[in-house]
Amino acid sequence: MLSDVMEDYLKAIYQLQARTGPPVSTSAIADTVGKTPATVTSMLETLEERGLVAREKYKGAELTAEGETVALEVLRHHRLLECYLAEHLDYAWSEVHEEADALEHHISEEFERRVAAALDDPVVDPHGDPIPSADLSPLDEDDATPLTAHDVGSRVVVSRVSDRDREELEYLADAGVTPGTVLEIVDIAPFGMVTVRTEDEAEQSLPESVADAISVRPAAEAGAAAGPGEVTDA
Amino acid sequence: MLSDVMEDYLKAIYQLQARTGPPVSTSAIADTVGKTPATVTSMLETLEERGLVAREKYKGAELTAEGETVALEVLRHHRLLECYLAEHLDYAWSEVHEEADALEHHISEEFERRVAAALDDPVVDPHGDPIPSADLSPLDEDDATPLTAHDVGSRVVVSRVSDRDREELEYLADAGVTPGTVLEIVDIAPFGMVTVRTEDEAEQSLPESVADAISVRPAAEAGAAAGPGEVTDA
DNA sequence: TAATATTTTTAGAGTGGTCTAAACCATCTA
DNA sequence: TAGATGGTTTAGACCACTCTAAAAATATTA
Repeated sequence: MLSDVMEDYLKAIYQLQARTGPPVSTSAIADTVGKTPATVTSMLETLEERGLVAREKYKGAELTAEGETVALEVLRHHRLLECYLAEHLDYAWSEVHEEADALEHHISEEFERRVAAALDDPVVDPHGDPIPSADLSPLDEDDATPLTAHDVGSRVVVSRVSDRDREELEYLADAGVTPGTVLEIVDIAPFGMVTVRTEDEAEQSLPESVADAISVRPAAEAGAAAGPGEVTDA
Repeated sequence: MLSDVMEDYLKAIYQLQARTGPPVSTSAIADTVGKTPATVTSMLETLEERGLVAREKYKGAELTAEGETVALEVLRHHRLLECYLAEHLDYAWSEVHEEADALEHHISEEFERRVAAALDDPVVDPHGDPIPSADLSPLDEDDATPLTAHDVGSRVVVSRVSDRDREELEYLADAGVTPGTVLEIVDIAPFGMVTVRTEDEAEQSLPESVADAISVRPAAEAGAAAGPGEVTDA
């Protein structure tokens, strides 16, 4: 049996790996899970013994196939819970993350099935993140890029908004920036301050840290309204 | 912060206390939480240091007011979850207990509020057990008595069915014995085997262990159909 | 009431997860 | 290429929770 602590480490490694590719550094994991690097090193040893992680000393760690499956399961739980809370318990988009974090390790397979059924097997959560399928097959690559990587004048549609920070999320919810929103980049000022125009012509200036939480893809010419990962081409 | 392990001990003590009154023996707690008596002794020490339990060596333990409040909170979570699972996620009456046990320690105050609201602030769970109110004021005494304490020929209505054992629960659900069911005791055989007649004239023979899980109160003469704890008198 | 049986506690050890401080390795820069 | 710097691991300790085995207290019964 895997402890919820271990599940948290695996989830963290998965997400870091998804952003920057393997291997992931000890200190990056430490930051993500909120532990000291020394603690992470010792946990990586036990994860390695259990065959969930492969690692090379002083270099970094990487999930094994088995470790990835566990991470996907946790992620599926997390994102289904986020959906459920938003849809059926009236949570705001920006509130679901913490609750899902607490619950994700403690739901049964049965609960997972019933929640998925109640939601009609959703494929993305309220932040735009993809939900792993019930068979836990690997998620495919993400074609979205950080908002900050785009140029002034480009029109983009929001794919995902990172659920890492609660305040950022509320800020963006207020600003009307949610997955699916079309944005035009109006200005990029020093220190990364980004100004965008939303669909209703309102302009928002976002500090770099916040802008970085937004992943986008180019807006299709003829307003294609497909969900993330399902762009209608042809 | 209280660990979920501690919460389990407090819940166990509360429930034992409710059945037999304080003080509660070390071994009774050990049986309930599934640990050795030695382990319970040491946990009782730490619970005492934290002011949640009062105890006298070799005699037994008792919850303090603060300990009782914690237990009531856990119980409220548990029973609200049972209701929610049955009502909104289509769980069978006999399935909700284990899932609620896993989740009860991990839901936020916010979640508790929203679930209670979605259910319209229920006062009993699917097993007929009372749900502590949001202010966690003590539950009042329970006037129900074990089915096995009644005589042949008496007509009784089921108040509660203990949720301790999954198999018993399924057995009873099949037999149509749920809170609110009116039963007539047809026979009590050796070894405590009890035969009852349900409303639809079907007869069921229940082994003592199962019959013991059923709490009842006398059936009112003129078929009063009030919920448990709310008998309409006058 | 004395011997016996049962329950409870103590003693001591082990596991999992965490920390700090110190040693270690790798990489960057002069 | 030799330090200096910064991330990583080791060493050692600690806390929470658990166990088994043995000692102590209480309850039962002759």
